Amino acid sequence: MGTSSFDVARYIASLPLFEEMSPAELGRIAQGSRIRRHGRGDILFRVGEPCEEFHVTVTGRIKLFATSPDGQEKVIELLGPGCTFAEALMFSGQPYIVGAEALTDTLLLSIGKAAVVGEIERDPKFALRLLAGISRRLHSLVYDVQCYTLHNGLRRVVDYLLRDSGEPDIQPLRGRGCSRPCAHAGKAEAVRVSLPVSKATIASRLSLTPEYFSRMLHELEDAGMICVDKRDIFIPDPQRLADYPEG
Amino acid sequence: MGTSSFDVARYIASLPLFEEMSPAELGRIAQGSRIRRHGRGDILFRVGEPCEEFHVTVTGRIKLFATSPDGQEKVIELLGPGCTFAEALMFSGQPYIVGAEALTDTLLLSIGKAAVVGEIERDPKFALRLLAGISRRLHSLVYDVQCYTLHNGLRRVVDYLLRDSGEPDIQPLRGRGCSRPCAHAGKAEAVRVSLPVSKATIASRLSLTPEYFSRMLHELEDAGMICVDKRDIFIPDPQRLADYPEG
DNA sequence: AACAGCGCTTGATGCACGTCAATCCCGGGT
DNA sequence: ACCCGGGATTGACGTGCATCAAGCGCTGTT
Repeated sequence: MGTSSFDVARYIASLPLFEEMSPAELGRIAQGSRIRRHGRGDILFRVGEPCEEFHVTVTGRIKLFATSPDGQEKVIELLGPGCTFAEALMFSGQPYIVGAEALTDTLLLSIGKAAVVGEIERDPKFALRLLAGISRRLHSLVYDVQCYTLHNGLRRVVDYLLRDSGEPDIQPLRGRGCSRPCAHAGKAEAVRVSLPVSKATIASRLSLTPEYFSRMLHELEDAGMICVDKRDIFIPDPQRLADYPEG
Repeated sequence: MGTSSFDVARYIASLPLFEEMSPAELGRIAQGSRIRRHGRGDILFRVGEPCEEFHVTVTGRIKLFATSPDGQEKVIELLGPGCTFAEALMFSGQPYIVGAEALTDTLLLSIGKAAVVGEIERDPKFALRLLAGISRRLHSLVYDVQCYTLHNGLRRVVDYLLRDSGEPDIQPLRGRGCSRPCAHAGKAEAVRVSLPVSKATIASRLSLTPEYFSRMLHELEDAGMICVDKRDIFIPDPQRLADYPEG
């Protein structure tokens, strides 16, 4: 649909997924995409709806969430600028299995299945990049399962502060082979991280209640491991935090 | 390495992933693969080892597991005959993030990365089938996360009996669009399922202790929802079980 | 037949975490 | 300045599940 106010081809050229693509290829992808604006609280899609495209968060924050039969909600993933999602859904041909909601005002780019499939047939390297991207996604989910099942609440909070802090899932991974684990651990220098969304949302992402999350932050603060000021958290010694409560 | 006792090309032709492939293509894949025999308890690979191939369980049962720093273990996935695994690892170029152990004597086929990448460049349809396969994997992981985080232990057991029962992850999915959910739910007829591995292993897969898993089975039996005889479980009314404890 | 060993069960007890409810804090609209 | 509402904190209490420790019943071994 090529939109007027936003140069899609130029934007996607900056994403790792589309790197090395020729202007002609980028143009075809842009043709098969559409861009939309959403306000905070808007539902981008619901579970059960068919999925014929995947999405890129251009600006804003988005949460993917599941809802249990009795109505309670669990955040599966938090997404920030540059993040892509639902690629996997598109390829498996199933309807959405999670819902998506804009946590802030959001600019969303959606790329149609036909354009992607067409490009795969033209360029095997593109297929490999897609495979690599989805594979990383799968890894981080495996990592999440490990955290949920064999770390307790306090450790999950510590891990979050050390790994997922700053921008959520910021897409341009700095180095392959080190997909996610421990952006800050091992560093001797102090860091300041800023929670990208409300504490209740992060608590849900970590499978904790807001109350318990609050208590864990407080415990870390009492122990002198962190300083909390609203959404800003100061970590004087990441290594010591990583070793808590042993160190 | 084409082995004498086993016709690799013929075997993989029966897997959905390689369907519609020409004999020449199958031959090239078979060239790039190797087959091994493992005894019960053998470690197939450990976390941290580099991954240059993906695997197919020809016969036997395998578990993928994570180990926490303090030594306790959690089963991530159970695999039976026909299941493929570690495709994603191979593509993301990272070392193994889980370990694998044979739960029974096992015949394992491992297909090298080079052969797969070569075939992707030749046949875009193959790339699409790979993408679809990995995507289904990702979905079932999302499903797992949902179970762990918003169902309690009893419900996870019920879900397992209704969905994952019988062969674990039996690969030839009968119909797309219905990847996993509820193989038996909705059926009026009684079913008999047989646990593919020890109860302790299944308990770990469900993130429960063997003790608690045992108690949950006992509770379901007391309620008349199931009959347990060693590893055989009889479910007179799957629908009623699905609604437990409301029905 | 006796024994060993493993998979599984059963009971008693404890803790991590959730629930419920009250308060507090802070930014925004009129 | 006022009130308002949503996010966050705090405390008292309850519970789902783990832990620890015996026991039990197989199957295989000598």
